[in-house]
Amino acid sequence: NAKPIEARYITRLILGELRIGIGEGNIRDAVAKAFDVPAAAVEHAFQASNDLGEVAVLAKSGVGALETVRVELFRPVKMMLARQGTIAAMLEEERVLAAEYKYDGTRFQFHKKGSECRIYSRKLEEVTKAIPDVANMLLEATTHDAILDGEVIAIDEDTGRPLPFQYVLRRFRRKHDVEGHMQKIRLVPNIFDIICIDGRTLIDEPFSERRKILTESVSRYVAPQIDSDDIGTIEAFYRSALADGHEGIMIKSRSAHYTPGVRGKEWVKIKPAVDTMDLAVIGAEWGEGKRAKHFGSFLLACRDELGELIPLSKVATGISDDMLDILYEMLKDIVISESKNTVTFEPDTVFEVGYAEIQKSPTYEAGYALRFPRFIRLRDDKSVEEIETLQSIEARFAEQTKRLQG
DNA sequence: GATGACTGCCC
DNA sequence: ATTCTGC
DNA sequence: GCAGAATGGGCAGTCATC
Repeated sequence: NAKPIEARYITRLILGELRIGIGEGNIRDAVAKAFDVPAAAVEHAFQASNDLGEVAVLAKSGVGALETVRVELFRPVKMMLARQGTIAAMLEEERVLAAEYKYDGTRFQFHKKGSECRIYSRKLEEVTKAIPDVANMLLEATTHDAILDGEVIAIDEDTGRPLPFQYVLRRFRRKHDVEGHMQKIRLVPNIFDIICIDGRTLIDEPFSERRKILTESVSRYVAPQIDSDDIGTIEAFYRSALADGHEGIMIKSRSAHYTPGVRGKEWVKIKPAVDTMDLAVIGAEWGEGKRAKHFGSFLLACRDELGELIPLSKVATGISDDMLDILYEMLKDIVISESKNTVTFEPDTVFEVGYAEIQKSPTYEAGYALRFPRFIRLRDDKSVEEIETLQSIEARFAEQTKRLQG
């Protein structure tokens, strides 16, 4: 009996995507207003407890109650996040910076109390059983009760160098045959922060202080770090990170508190500029939401020795609304075939596409796929005869492997 | 029991 | 993850 | 500057179906 607009929200309610503009931020502000306490106090209590319901109850008793909230073991807090940025801009903000490797693995939060421990993923799911080897390594790394923050990577047994991210994925959330994969893929934790030690909450300590506590209380797997006020030194550190097969570096404010769930300017990631290649647009999928009535993503192909077009990746991000419109008008008339969600085009269009890395792909015919593909621009000046070839992609992959594997 | 579509989560 | 957009 | 909304590859897990 529901009217269309009602049906819409009933459906969203069931799907868990209400999208009515009331997210955590608004609830937090509402709690602050309802009980006449500062929003910052509510925010801080929420960051430490990760429980808005509990925060609301405490807020009712006033600011004093909110200030009693502590980070607790086995109640994970959200991870502090980083933004993209530059070393130069960061150095204008702060004279001395901390720099660490940026590991291409999976973030974790380790909680330990005595001989009991748990490991949580970025979404705060417990993954202890999937990576018991890592749990043991971390247990042995400190005698303290603590909450540690870090990144697990897979490493090559022989060379000790990092393996591609895909290897970590094969282990991180595994439930079956954990033992078997433990032998095949060696994981190593890298710890770069400490959130709690022996009952003491550290989120309001400056990073320099947390780092000091970390190095004093954890004996193994602590991520290397340098402090520097010199751009040349930090750039050299960045080059050494890449030379060692890492993704780049993180640069961090030494005075910053640990702010759970916040993607602030205190942590900045530095990665290589994107590479680019020209590929043919051979198909698309219909979009959803604000991309309804448009193509939402585009299937891309390279050429093989015979000139055949071989699917390699899709691309969807990096396209402005205007360009999305232009592309629709351009491509809608050269649709060759159409099935449920997809269309194929006469291959006549070339995109320049940016990417972070070439990956081995089990899904694409090319045997490779692009990691983090993004639309750069339409190459109306190029024909499909001039696009990237499978051979040149293999060459790029070999070059990349040489760089990563030394 | 094998295969494939789909989901959720890692980046 | 990246990117764009409206506020 | 921020939050929200589009979307990428790829992995394990789940469930329906052959």
